[in-house]
This record gives sequence, structure tokens and C-alpha cells, in this order.
Amino acid sequence: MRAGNPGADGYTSIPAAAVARLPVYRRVLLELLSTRTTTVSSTRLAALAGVNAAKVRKDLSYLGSFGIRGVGYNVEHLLYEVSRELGLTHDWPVCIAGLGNLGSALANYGGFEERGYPVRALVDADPAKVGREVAGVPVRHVEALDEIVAESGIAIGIVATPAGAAQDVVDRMVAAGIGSILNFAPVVVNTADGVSVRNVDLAVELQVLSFYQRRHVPGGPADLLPGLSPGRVARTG
Amino acid sequence: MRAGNPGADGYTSIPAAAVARLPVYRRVLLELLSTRTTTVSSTRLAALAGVNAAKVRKDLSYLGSFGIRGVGYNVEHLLYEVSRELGLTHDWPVCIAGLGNLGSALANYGGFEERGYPVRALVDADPAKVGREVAGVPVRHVEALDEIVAESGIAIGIVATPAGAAQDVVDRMVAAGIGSILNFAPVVVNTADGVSVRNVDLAVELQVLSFYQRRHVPGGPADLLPGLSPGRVARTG
DNA sequence: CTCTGTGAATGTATTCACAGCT
DNA sequence: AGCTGTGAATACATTCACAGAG
Repeated sequence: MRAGNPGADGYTSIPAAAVARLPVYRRVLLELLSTRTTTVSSTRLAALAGVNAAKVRKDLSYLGSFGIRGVGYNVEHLLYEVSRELGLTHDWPVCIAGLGNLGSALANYGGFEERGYPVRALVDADPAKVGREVAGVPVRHVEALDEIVAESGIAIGIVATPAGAAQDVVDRMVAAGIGSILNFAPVVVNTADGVSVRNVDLAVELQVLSFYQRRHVPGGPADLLPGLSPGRVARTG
Repeated sequence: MRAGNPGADGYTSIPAAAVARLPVYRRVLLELLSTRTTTVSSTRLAALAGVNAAKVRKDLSYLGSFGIRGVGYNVEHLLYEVSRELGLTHDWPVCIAGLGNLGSALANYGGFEERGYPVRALVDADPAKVGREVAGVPVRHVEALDEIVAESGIAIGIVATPAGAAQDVVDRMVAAGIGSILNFAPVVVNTADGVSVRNVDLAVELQVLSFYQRRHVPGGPADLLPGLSPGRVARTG
């Protein structure tokens, strides 16, 4: 039986908190697969993912019943199911906007390509940057986003511009048909319904840490290891 | 009256979800201050922070009663109170470990210094990198972490190493007295009690986005998943 | 009348604990 | 026996809705 809340369109949906953990389980499963481990229990998977066993079982139960009682989960099969649920059965080409320090680093960061998110396009508003290449990909002008998205089948945009330019870039991305945006600019961007935005503000993360740092100083233990942020999926609609 | 749950040590504590939003409010308040706005209502603050007004009021009520009924909040005062609660009345020097693409970009990223987190030390395990300078800060060997932390008063560590090196670096950081860690390595790291860890895995963010993207595009294609056999597809429900 | 602050109500998420399969 | 899958219980978070201050 599949639990979950009915989505807007009547489909059963997986709780957001569980969705945010699936990529972590997937990462662990890939690691296990690479060490030729064939079976894993919820307890072991939990330890490797930094959560508890009951949560693992509940999360996985949203995808179906793939475990074997008394034994555990088949690593390869579970990996397939988690990947499928996350839509990772094919690559998702991405476009990075803004090629300052962070944008350039992201473009050069091999981890994206390796995990199924090839960087297929780069855009910037600065004419001095347009025409150059970063990580082997030419930088094009942000005004060409419509054509770029159409010709490359890009579905995810990464915003690494200064705060002041972010809303404009996001508007262009959405107009071009991009439905998911990862925003590194330190500003809240507004989008039309149906567009998912995830914000990663590095300074925000540090500020949360300094809050908890203060609490530790008197020597008080029992910190609820913040771990993965609960999910800042601002899904408009 | 101060709400909140009693913490482990008997102190009233602010819910984790509220703590995670305080930095966003702070960012908005700084922006308002720079435009010489003196007063802000929960409704306006909510719009700028991308949440709803009731949440803003509830969150702020954990810090105390700083609003004026019928008017709103004094921007400058509220900014002070939020900053104080986050422990941002002084700078928090940070150390970045791992100077590959990401680590170097973070070191060069001006946003940290600007927001009260000056990058005071850089460490790497690669002798070829030790001795070089990045963003005007010399790269030192990771084995020198003890001295570095002691002499610079560093309380926060940023891990930008490959996954395989992360646990070792974290252990060294904790041993050196660092109590808060921002981990960019795609792996769950274990620490002693009392150490806060926040994970930022860029690939995880993208994977969450692709999950939601799929929901928007009915009839998504199911292509190859390298090295994985489909197994049986048993989607219950 | 406007807008805060907050109890009460509702909605989500986590954890417990155990039935049921291997 | 060992381990999953899942209702029930608990804990946490959000939203409602309104009393009360200005």
C-alpha cells in the first residue's frame, strides 16, 4: 500500500521530507554497489545516511515494498527504484547563469556531470564574458536563453549571479521553459506557479551554524544535529 | 512572554525551523535598512522573505515582543535583535579545508567576509598546494590545524575536500576545537556530541529538483540508467 | 482601523512497537 | 531467530483567527 498525501492532481505523493532524503540514500547505495555489497538492512543504510532505521523504512515504503523480511534490501534493485523515483533514469542537462567565482567553480566542478547533470550551457549578462569558454562550454549572452533552452533540452537552471541580477535571470529562465531552479543568489526570487525553486545561501548556512555554536559554549550537549536542511522547496502553486 | 521549548539544559529554545529562517529575515532587514526604510510590517517582511505573515510573527515572537501593534517592526531594532540571537554581534573567522575548484571559489567568494565570516585560514593535504596563496591567504598543511585554530580563534570549519578525505579532516577539526562544520563533501560525516554539522550537497539539491520537475512533465522519458538492470518494476498502488 | 502576539486548530514528520514474512 | 512494513502515538511546524495595543 502506498502512503502519502494526494497531490494537486490527485496522484499520491511522497512527503517532501522523505524526498529530500532519497538522494542521500542513493549516494549510499552507489557506494555500497561499488564495494559489491549485495544486501543492506535498514539499520546499516540508516547509519551510512546519518538517520535512524525507522525513518529509512518509512521513507522507502513510500516507493513500494522492495525489502525482504528477515534479510534486508537488495542494493542494486533499491538503487534502481530510488533513481527511478527521483527521475534519474536519464540525464538532466543544466544551464548555469552568472560566471563569477561561484558560477565558474560550479561549471568546473565535475560532480554534476558525474551524477547525471551535464552542464550544457553557460550564460552571463557581461559582454566581456560572452564568447569565452569555461570548462569547455562557451559562455553565451543571457538574452539567448530562449534558443539555448530550446536547442539543448535544458530543464534545470542554476543561478549564480549577484543578488541584483537574479530575478531577471529567473524570469528569463522561466519564460524559456525551465521548470526547476537552483538559486545561489542571496535573494528570494518569485516565479510563476509550477516552477520549483531551491535556494542555497551559503551565508545562511553559516549563520545557522553560529546560532548553534553559541548554544554549545556553556558545554550543553544534546544538539539536534541540523544535518540536511529540512527542505526549502519553494514550490509555487 | 517568551515561547519555545525547554532545551536540554532548561533554557527556552527556538524551534529549529524558525532558526533556519532568521538569517533570511536578517538579509531582508539589511536590504531594507540600506534603502532607509524605518518600519516594516510582518506582511511586507513575509513577502520579501518568501514566507507568510503568520510565520514571520510567530518566528519573531520567539525572540521577544519587538513589534508595535498597528504599526509594525522597527527595522534597525529588529535587525539588532535577530543578529544578536544568531550570535552575529561579532565576526566568526572560518577555515576552509580543500582547495580544489569549490574550495578555491569559496575562498574567493567575497560574500563570507562581507557577512561576518572572514576566511582566516586555508588547509589542504596536497603538498603541491601548501605554501600557495588563495585570495591572499596562505594554504597550510592540514596537519597544522591544531595550531591554526588556536592562533586564529577559528570556530567554524568549511569542508570542501573530496568525499574520501572529509571524515579525516572533520576529525582533525573537531580535535582542534572547532564546534561547527559546513560540509560540502558528498558524504555523511560522524562527529562527537556537541559538534554541529550542516551538509550542503549540490548534487542532492539537483536531485530533489529533478524529482519535482518530473511531476510537472507528464510522460517523462525513461532512458538508460548506466550499469543498472531494471529488475522487476513493481509499482504498488 | 491596522497590525502584533499568541492560544487553538490543523497539518506534517518522526518515532514506537509489533504483526507478519523469511 | 532477524528484518521489513506500517498503523498508532508522539513530537514538531504551520496556519487560523482573534483579543488587545496603538
